[in-house]
Amino acid sequence: MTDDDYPNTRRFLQGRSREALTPREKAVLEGLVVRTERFTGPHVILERGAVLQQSTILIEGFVARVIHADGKRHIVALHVPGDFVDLHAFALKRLDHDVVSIGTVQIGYAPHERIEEVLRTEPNLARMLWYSTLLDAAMHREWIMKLESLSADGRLAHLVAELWRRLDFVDLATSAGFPLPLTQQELSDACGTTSVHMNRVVRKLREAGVVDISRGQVTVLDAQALWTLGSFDSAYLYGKGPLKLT
Amino acid sequence: MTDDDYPNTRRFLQGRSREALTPREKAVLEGLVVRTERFTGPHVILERGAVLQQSTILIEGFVARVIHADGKRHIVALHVPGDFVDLHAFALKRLDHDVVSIGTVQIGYAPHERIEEVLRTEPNLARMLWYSTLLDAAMHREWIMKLESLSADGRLAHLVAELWRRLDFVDLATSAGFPLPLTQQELSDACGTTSVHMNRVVRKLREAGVVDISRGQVTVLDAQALWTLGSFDSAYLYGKGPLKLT
DNA sequence: CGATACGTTGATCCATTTCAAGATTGGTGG
DNA sequence: CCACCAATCTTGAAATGGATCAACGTATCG
Repeated sequence: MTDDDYPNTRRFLQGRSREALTPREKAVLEGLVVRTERFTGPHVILERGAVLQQSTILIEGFVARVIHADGKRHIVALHVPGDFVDLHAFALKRLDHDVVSIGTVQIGYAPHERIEEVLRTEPNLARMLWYSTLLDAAMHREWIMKLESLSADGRLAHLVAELWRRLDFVDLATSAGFPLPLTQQELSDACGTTSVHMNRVVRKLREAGVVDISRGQVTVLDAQALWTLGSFDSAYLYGKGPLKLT
Repeated sequence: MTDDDYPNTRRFLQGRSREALTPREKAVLEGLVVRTERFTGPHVILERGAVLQQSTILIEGFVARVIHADGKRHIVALHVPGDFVDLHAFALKRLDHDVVSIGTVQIGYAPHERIEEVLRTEPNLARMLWYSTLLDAAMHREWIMKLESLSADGRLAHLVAELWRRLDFVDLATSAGFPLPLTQQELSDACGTTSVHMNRVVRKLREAGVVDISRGQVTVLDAQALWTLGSFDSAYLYGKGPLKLT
């Protein structure tokens, strides 16, 4: 039984608590996904206020959670493969934000009736689903901290450091860096700056030899400097073990 | 059977989904709390990294969740009576932030073994516990939005508007305002500004006739102006019905 | 090959920080 | 009851990070 047997959910909590799942539980989890879909380019997958009958797991690519205020887009969370994007919609029913694809994505749909079933019959798995929403909240808190305390350089460094580590969990990063199809506009939406200023910050970090972000690719030039600049301590990601980074 | 029969938990999800609980479930919930405790003044109730055997519900007063970075305090969440402060510690085990009392507080402790029991035997209540952590996450997202998009005036207005509504849910606010024992330093820690600037912003909002914050009391002078300034739309609080505000 | 999105640059303006000092308040012990 | 202390609040002046406005360069793609 290898990971390939769980094509849609094999990255769920990978590097976190996935090891605590039995093969049977992994199979049940995989069985949650009844249908997958692909999107390319910026595409609103789910709209704020929508009442959902299913939740969405990200299989490939990146999606953002977006809140609109006074005509501006604000990215309040980013998701990497393996993340349940809107599991909270199961309990909250209404979405309080949009879900937007970034680049090419593949997502899977898990009908709420099946989740319901799992909650009833699979206490261990149910715990994991809850756990994954709590990890989201922990990341939210870290974003709040970073927005309250860091300048634009630090915010970008923190964002890159976080994504690097999260992608490392799911084997999508190397010690060199990782692919990231975010525009500078989107980076600025996630850091609370203007895109003009973000452009200067991106250049500054490149010229300072910290990190190079260009052509959809992040190249980490100096990991230590990146972490320092972003006040990054990965404890809040609740990962097991050190960076893998091949 | 009145609310007085649940002295420690009667405000849990009050104004949100509490009505969906049966009297029996309310009694089970109340039974989670084995011990209560009081603290006065700024006091660190729980420390980051602590491994907890119990979770904490706030019965009276205010507590803040605090993350320290480069020597500064950052408030990443505020809690009002009825909130489970660290239910996430049940699943995450380690706390990723401190929990600090503000003014005089009373808290109740719910041992994890009892929560475990509830998860096993009370599916409806279990759903509510999860739900309450999802509400926390929704508030986190709104804070991220406010920090990304609003200037200091707006951030303070948003904070006040949110607390006003949350305290209204639990019958601790009136149309005039509510008690709030936060210092300007703490207000600034929650809005990501310096205390010096917060002082000027507090005065500005008072002189503009929007809201008066002084001597531990918030007096709302112009609710509409407050909501506009803070881009406040309470949908993310998932409340039932309109403001009660007597 | 023109359209359209994305990235880059410069100049100006303003919100906020920083540093520094003083005023007010509440609480405590003599 | 007063004197004193520490925390909190207040104010001013100078420095700055980032926003804003406006233009131009450069990919990319039907």
